[in-house]
Amino acid sequence: MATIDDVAREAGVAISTVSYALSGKRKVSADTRTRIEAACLALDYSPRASARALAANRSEIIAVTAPMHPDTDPSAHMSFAMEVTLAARNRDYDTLLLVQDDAQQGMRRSAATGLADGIIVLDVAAHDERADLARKLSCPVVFIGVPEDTEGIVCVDLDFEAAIRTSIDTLVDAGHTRIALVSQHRETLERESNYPLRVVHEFERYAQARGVEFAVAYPETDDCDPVLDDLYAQLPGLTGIVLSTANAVAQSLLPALQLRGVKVPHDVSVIAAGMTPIMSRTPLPFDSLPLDPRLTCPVAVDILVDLLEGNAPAQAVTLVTPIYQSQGSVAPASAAAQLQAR
Amino acid sequence: MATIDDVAREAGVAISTVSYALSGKRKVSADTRTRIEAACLALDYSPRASARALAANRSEIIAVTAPMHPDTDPSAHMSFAMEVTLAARNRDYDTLLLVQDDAQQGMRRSAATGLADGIIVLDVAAHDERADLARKLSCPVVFIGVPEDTEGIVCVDLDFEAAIRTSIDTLVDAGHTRIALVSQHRETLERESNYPLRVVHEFERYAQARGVEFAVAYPETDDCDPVLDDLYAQLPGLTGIVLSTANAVAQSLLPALQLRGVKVPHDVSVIAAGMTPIMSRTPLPFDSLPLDPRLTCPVAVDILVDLLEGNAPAQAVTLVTPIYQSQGSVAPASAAAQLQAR
DNA sequence: GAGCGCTATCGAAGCGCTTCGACTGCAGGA
DNA sequence: TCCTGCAGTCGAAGCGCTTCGATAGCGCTC
Repeated sequence: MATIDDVAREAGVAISTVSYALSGKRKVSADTRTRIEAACLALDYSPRASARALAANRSEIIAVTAPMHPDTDPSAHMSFAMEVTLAARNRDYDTLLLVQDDAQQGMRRSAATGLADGIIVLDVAAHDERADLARKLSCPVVFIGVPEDTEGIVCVDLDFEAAIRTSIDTLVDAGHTRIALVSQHRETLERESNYPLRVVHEFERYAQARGVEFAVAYPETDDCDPVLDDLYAQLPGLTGIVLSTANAVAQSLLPALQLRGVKVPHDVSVIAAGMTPIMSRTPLPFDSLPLDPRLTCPVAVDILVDLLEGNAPAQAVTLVTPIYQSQGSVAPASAAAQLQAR
Repeated sequence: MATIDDVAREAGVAISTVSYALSGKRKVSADTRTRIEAACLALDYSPRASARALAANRSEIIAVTAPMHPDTDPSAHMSFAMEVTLAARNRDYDTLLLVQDDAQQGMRRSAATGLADGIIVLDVAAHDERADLARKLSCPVVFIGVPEDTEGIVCVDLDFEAAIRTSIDTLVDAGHTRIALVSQHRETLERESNYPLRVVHEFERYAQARGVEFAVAYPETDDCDPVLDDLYAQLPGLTGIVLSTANAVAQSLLPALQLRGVKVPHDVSVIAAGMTPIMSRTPLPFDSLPLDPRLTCPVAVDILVDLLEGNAPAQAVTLVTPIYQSQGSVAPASAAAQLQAR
């Protein structure tokens, strides 16, 4: 357990010089730096986190609140926590995991005791209590997900509306003129962060703008079968499906289509927009614009770290543009289908 | 940001008195304590974690190394990390998440800088590099899982052998005399912590000891179908199956049995021994003796905290007895089946 | 009533770092 | 030659807590 004193003595310099050499906050001559580095190596020195934190008034730790609800998908949850941790390490921060039922208490505690310099909030709901708390807290907080009221809050999310537009564009450009959306469950529309609602609105608006016929279905269960009944009734001859729904629902789409003898992409083209892939399963065999934690988490961490370093965030809500992942589930509208559509 | 000085002034006592009142390490008169508590409340005081850590030389943080391999099940992973975190909070510790590829570096760093007081190691492999590292590290390390060489290492795991014995006992007591084990994939036997091998050995030993006929199958793929072919060939008329295999394999058992017209529990009784339930799926419909993180994690954390508080651990390897969860997949051996077994 | 042992409290010395202002040489300009 | 400025270094004052030893005040005993 060498201390900075030991290093200073070994290198024959003052403590402060060692500190400056290591932090780079003041210039140190090349010669001195070399001696200090050698001393550090010789003594196997590593600065005590607590001493550093006390003196500098920053812990270099980011807290991550990831409370589990009954309907949280643990695997998606884990990937978000992981990606935040990875991104944080890239910026020389560690991450503290707050998973308690009482996430609020964890946030308060880490802020009040200075345990963490900043907080990342995962799994944001529309009316998230943590939003109110964040406004009161003295330390910077960044949300991954957008609550209803974004006043005084910094958040990052996928640009779901862009995902919807790109999906429609892709289908329309492939010649599809009758396009359906499989939405989230109705109850999810209310409880979750407000994106599912925005998705539906944008779908309706943009489908209209592009001049295609459209329909929207709200699954009641995890089974796609009644959903397809509904959609085919609303929009006979549909050839394009946009999925923006629960993974379980999406999972059941292929079997339900098979039942009807409908083939992807031959008879219908499918795109999943703004869905989070489940790592433990074989990925959905559809083109997608996924809500990928690898997209949003690093952005959120960067914003948080910038805040910690005193830079004001560019904007309150940062939307990350989704990336199109091709899986061959989109094909040009067949003449037959187009015929049928008349 | 009130400090202990503020509290001392407000309460009209010395700083040290405040400290003792809050920590309880020395006696403080009831009257004084009341005044101090009032002052804390009035000033909304919470001690700075860094100052406390520096002075007391403990951070009250436990690091959790949970590196992801390609074949790690993220949801199981998450539940372990969560349970560790929950258990840690019960003991007034927070948890730092180490998920990097280079888990070793994370362990070194948190030990060397005093970031963490102790380390919990998850997802332990048979020849885990982290075992060697743990022996060198100055801070206590507890493994959840048992590596090949347990010399100088403290670990906690499910008592897989007990799970196997209980499974066999349960089946035998229900009258079954021909019992099969579906093991892990052969390759897993080598790579994973050594429990899958121990499971097979104990199965063979104890089945023999209980005087029943038995067979063991090693799946090649995630499909149970060839496994059943193999087992029925080895052991015609089998009426009991013990599962101690990958979740995907277990998932495929029911369909494979259905193909053969075999019903559970009517024709065959099934017990899953030492498997971790996947939270995101509908649980396996079998009686089980699960490797439940809620069992092992709190034990591991308790041992670690005891170590931190200077108590030597009772033993190097602590095995937690699994708890039998009934799902109605075990029934008395039917006369028909017994007949067939002759 | 002097001496004793207790109890409750105080004061001060760290813990190991960061950071500010001050200082020392030395080069270059006047 | 003197002064200025700058690069590089040093010393010391914290950061906010814990903890050790010392002390004051008290009721006892002999």
